[in-house]
Amino acid sequence: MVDKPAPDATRRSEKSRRAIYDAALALVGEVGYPRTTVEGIAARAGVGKQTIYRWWSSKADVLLEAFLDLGERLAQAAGQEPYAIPDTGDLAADLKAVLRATVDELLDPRFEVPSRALAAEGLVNDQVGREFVSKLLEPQLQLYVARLRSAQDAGDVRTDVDPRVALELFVSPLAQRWLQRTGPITYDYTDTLVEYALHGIAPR
Amino acid sequence: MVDKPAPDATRRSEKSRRAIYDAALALVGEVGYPRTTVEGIAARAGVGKQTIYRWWSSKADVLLEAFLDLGERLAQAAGQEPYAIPDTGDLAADLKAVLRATVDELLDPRFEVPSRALAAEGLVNDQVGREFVSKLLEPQLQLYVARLRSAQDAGDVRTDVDPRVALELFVSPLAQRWLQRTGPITYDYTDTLVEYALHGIAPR
Amino acid sequence: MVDKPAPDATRRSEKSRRAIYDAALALVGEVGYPRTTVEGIAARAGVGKQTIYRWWSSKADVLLEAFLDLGERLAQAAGQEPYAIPDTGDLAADLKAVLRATVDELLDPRFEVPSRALAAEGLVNDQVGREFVSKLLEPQLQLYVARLRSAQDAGDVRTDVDPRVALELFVSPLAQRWLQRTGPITYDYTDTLVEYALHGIAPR
Amino acid sequence: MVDKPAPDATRRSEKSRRAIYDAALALVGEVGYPRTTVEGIAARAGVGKQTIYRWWSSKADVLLEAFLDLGERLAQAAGQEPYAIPDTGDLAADLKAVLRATVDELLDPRFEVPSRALAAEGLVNDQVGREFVSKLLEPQLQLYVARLRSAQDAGDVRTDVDPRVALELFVSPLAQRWLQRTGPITYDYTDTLVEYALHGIAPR
DNA sequence: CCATAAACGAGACGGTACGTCTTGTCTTTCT
DNA sequence: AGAAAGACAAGACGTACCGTCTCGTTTATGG
Repeated sequence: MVDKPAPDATRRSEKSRRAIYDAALALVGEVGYPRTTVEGIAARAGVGKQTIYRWWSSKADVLLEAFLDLGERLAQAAGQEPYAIPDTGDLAADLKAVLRATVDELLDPRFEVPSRALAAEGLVNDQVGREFVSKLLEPQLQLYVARLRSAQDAGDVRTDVDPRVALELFVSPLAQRWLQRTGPITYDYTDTLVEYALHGIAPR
Repeated sequence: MVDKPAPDATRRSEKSRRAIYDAALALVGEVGYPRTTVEGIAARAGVGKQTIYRWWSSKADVLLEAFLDLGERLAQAAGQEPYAIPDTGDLAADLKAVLRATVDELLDPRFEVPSRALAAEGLVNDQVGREFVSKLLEPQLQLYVARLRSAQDAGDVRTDVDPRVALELFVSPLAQRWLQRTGPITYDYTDTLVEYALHGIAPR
Repeated sequence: MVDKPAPDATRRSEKSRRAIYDAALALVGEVGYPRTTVEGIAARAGVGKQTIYRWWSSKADVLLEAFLDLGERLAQAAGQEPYAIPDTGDLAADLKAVLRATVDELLDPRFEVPSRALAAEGLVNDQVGREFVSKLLEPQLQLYVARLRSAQDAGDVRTDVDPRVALELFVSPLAQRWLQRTGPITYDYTDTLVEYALHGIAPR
Repeated sequence: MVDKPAPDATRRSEKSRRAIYDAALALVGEVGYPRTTVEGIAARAGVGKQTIYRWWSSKADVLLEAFLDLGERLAQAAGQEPYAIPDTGDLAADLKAVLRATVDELLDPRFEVPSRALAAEGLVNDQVGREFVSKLLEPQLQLYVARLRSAQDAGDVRTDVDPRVALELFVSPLAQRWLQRTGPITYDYTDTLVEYALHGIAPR
């Protein structure tokens, strides 16, 4: 049993890559993830199927890269620091602002279908899941970690608090509502989350 | 175009239904959700494919019912109120106990594969998602709502707090870690979540 | 390693079989054998590919049966004994008549393309070759054997002659010219063959 | 629409040509004609695919030339006039000897697979067929024509006989048995053919 | 003696077809 | 009438080759 030799990445067609990304995102948006097929992506991109299988292992893999690429392009287009969390000194205000922006993004249909599709695939497909988390999710969460550390330095957050856990108090509820549609997603909701998380729900 | 007459449910074979549930759960456990096929379920259950399509609309639908049924059977076997939340008067202790039990369940491989599969399907398939949430998830969350209301009556939780939102502070982080594998799931972790949620992370 | 169970021939769709035969013969006639594909036959016949692979092992196999079926249908349509060799008592005249009819058939484009295709496939594919010879070719040659035996009884052919070999003297040259295009095929030519074969080419 | 400039044959790599011939013949012998691919030939010969397409139009074309070349090399190795027909004055003996040699060749596995493959391709592919006949078959048949002419001069064959037709009486039956496997190929058989052909089958 | 142009190896590309697999429907036969 | 069985139309899967098209790299004169 021999592995076939890895393809020569230096000779890869950039045009095809682009066309495949575009086709994949377009199809997922139009017909949904399950009805998006490798064959369909190839046809739409004007590309042979083998060109897809040469560089990606599955439909999910294509979509993951396409989505990462989309993120990068939008980031580049939008300016330099697209996902940084502001640090005005007012922790509650900063978190509310960022979560409101996240709400906007989650409700943007351009993102919704492909990212929900990827998240779903990631639940069931370990490899996709790991990559989704490590390339997309965790880097964003680390921004919250940084902001919370700064807040600890400023005395706004107890120093015995683990920022990696603390951030989940406001991020995970939003994530779950979005993923599993367990409730509406609004500015009010995220503002409330921040308040509850920062001050707790017990009387003081 | 006429709808075909609905099948007569009174003549339905209970034996087939059972066999289909069992086969579906067994297959999902053995080969995973994507490689579980309607054909495979029918063959394993010793049932014609049409018998499946007559009563269910899809593989996901079969699995959803099979899973609900499993839950009911286990509930019946275990006693009357398996998922009630204790009310000892110590809110923190009660929540920690329930969350520790939930951790055990989430890590039980008999549950893990099918429920993760259903959750994944629910992300992408609206109908399955709604049913998953309304039949499985929300009833459990309402137990937390009830316990938090009781805590409000006892003065352990501020009365201006919305219990339906508040419960997400400790439930959603656990859900997200489990669904998306964003971090380890331990008793320590859930204990910490309860503490942060109840008292907040800001210094007092 | 288990063989999959043989399909149940009693439940076979006669309509599909017909449609496949027709499509196969039509396509071979229109685009030639090499550009006739299983996919094309299925599409033209309005049939799933699996229905072809369920009952036949290859494109050649389909075409072989289609051709045999065509022969049977034409035979039935044409009357009872389509390919019998007349026995008027005049061996030379009888053979010339039959060979002239054969010339007509070989030059009929409806037969030419598929039978040449089958013959070609038979050269390279043992199974097809055996079946082509045993089901199509040899039965025809046996008619010549019978006629030559009758001629031996009548004293028109030496009794030490092997009819199975003797018939090749006039049949094989025609076959080779047709198969390999080594020369023109005309009534004159076949008449000449019969004369040479019957009387030899040495002076008497 | 411009034709691309014909490649410069003077700069052609003789080493590649040889390697391609060898690879083509070896592959046809090992896996059969249909499973021999241009890609396989190129890989085996250590040659780029384009080098094949630059000089030949198809797999059949490569194989035809490879086979012609093989013939030439064997001829050169074996002596000067390998395929001449002896002329001892005894026509029957001379023909029998040559046909026996042909039987040997036809049964030699080194020749069998590629020549059968070429013959098959020639049935279906006009261009290959013409070249196969004109370059390989007809030159051999002309040797028989010459020998029969000489026999006519000697009075051993009637002068009204067309040698080009007459030779088919013993050559074509052998050809058909070999091509279509319609019967065994033996010395006895070819001897009988010569006798029947020379003297006819009718009583004298 | 190098410049340069063609043939060369390698292999990525857009395609077509393969033979397999699964879906959801339809049909037959049995109970 | 429901069920077991399984054939059917449809169409995606992932693979194999096709013939074309770059890429550098020999190679082999010819200025």
